Amino acid sequence: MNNSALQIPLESPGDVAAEPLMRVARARRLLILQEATRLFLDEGYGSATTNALVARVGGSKSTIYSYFGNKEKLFGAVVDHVLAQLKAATEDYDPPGGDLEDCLVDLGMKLQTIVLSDDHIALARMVIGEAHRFPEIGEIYHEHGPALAQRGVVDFLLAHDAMPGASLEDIRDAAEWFTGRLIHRAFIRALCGPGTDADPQEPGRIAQDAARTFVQRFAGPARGAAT
Amino acid sequence: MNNSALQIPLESPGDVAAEPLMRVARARRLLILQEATRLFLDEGYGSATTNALVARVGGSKSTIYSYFGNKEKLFGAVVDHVLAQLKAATEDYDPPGGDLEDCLVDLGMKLQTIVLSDDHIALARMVIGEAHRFPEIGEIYHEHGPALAQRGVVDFLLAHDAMPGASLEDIRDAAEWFTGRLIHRAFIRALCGPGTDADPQEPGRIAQDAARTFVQRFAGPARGAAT
DNA sequence: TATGTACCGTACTGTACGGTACACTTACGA
DNA sequence: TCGTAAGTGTACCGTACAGTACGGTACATA
Repeated sequence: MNNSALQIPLESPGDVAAEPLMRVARARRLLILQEATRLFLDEGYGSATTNALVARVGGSKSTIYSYFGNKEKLFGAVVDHVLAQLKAATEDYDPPGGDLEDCLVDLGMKLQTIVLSDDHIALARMVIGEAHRFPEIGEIYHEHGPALAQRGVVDFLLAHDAMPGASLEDIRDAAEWFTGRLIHRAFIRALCGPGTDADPQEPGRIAQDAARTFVQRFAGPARGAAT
Repeated sequence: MNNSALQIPLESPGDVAAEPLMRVARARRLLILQEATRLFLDEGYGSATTNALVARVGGSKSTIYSYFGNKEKLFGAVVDHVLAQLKAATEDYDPPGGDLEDCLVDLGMKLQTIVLSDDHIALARMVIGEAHRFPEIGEIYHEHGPALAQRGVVDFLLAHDAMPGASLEDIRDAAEWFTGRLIHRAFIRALCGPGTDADPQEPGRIAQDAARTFVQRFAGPARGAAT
């Protein structure tokens, strides 16, 4: 799918020269982290070598090790870093006006854009592939990725009073219907590889279907259990 | 898509002793494949070493290399092997009688059981983690795993005439709703790690919800586009 | 001018692992 | 009983890689 939702500005070094060493050090550390992020996302944990990182960053391995200790800790820092960027991308989300369906379409597009971004796919692949070796990183990712997104949808439904009278559990279930329909197929597809380049209309179509169907069949005053 | 390098005869050893060398060779090959499968699923591709495989199988590395050539080809054979087993598990599926909702509950349980089985999760993790290095294995997995399951649900809906009058596209969309709701959250959760051991009632609850809601809101004669 | 900090460059160590070589053994069939 | 094919056991090779050692540089502060 597309990409670049997540390029890496994040605290530009600023005019470094004026300030003393500490500042320089921070900038150096940040640069290492950024390059490590790109490297890990491009190559995966196992294939990303510390020498390759040196080649990207310039400088020497000693510096990298003085900052991060070892490769595993560097990996942890990278995962944190990417998750923070993803989170930042969601936090300035400003839902549009309009009726519920329009809002859901917008939310759906936003969710797809983030979840299917190249960077997120690469991160998810890496984390999943290493979940056996780094179980706690799997937990962190899940909590700050999928679980967070799920809660976000629930909050959205609550904030829009999309299902008046429904219990919290029903709303949670409805949110799972919504995200499942929105994301599941394309996400798994993306995790498995680039695949045949899909219809660029697809995300829009799915967001529309998810929103319309949701409004028709889930939203509104609670229906009785009977058909 | 069925890949060249990855064919496996896959036949049970039979009564080996009676027959000459050829049979013994096949049995040997199968044993290696089975142990390799367990090893890869337990350790992941990168961490599974050929020496560890020798330690499990007994015998020598030479034999393994004479059968499989190298580690990558062995990996391919293992993926095929596991997929064949998963496929076999689906093929003798015999949907129960009863009304549509009961059938959907049963299908839902079956799907969850297979998709969330330890072996499948381990396979998916491995494939996803190595999708970067072995893109075609990612394709094979996707085609014989998720995509196959999706088509299975569509076929099921067609066979049960669950959505009379609906277009094929509508049925496909409905199938995505169904599998998304059924699988998405738990599958992602499982891929990320064992997590807090979930409510053992959960799969049943979700299958019930998926089936009931599906019947109420998707199945039956096509509804007009209007609310 | 002296000192401490951040960083550089490079050579090196230790080790793990995929893969190979090769001599030896076993079991069958003619 | 001999030839042959399958399999064994072990030692070994080449290489890739994480991590370390260490001498040197640039620069800011005191």
